[in-house]
Amino acid sequence: MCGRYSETKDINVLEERFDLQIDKKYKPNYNASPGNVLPVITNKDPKNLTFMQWTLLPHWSKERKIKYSTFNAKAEELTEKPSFRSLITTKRCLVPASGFYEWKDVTPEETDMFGQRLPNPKTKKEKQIYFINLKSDELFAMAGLWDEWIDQKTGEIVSSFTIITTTANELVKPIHPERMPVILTRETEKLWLDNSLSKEQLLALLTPYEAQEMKAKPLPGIVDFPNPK
DNA sequence: CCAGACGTTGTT
DNA sequence: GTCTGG
DNA sequence: CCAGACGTTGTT
DNA sequence: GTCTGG
Repeated sequence: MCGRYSETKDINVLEERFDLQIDKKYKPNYNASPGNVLPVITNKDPKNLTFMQWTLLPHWSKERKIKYSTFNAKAEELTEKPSFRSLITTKRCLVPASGFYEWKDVTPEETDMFGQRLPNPKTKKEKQIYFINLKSDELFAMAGLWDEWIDQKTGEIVSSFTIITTTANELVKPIHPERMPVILTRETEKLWLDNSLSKEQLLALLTPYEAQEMKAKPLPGIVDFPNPK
């Protein structure tokens, strides 16, 4: 899945990579989390960064808060889910990232008084965090959907987005066996924002990224990933 | 008809 | 255990 | 995704 | 908003 990512490149690198004019203040973020307001590039305004809350709030929601998990959307089920199905044709976005994080469950070694490894360790589960990105260390775009919710009392508009997931590729599987974010290539990211494509053409873009173009690195902790200068 | 759900991941 | 906030 | 909270009454 | 279950 994708529940934490980073965007640690300088504003100039981001502008050049995605051909943007950035007027709003933008800060690199090594710890982008669900609920945060983060920059995306929408099909509606592809030359600018748009800041939205990560966790999709459907336009028909009665409450300002959603009670179930919508920070990811399964690519295979997009067209069926009430929260997402209307968005594929009208509200797509790119989520710029320098990498994403996955936590691998680690069963700690436990030995008995003779130094023999116990088959069923009773110690608590531990997790090892990994930073996953492109071998080139370049920025990339994850595929997303967005929506707008209007507060009926105040008229305030809350914009939000979700990151689409697909099956884990060979690089991610050992860390996190099931899911990973959809990462687009420089070619398919243009198509994802293209309003002339059919729904079928768009859905065909949502495939796992080439594993050989990616790398993973264990980190001592999420805050230990170096910030840009 | 109305009421209620609407989601993802990984698991004991 | 389960929900909320970030 | 993880980390942290998870409660009440009456008051210094 | 729109579908499902009762």
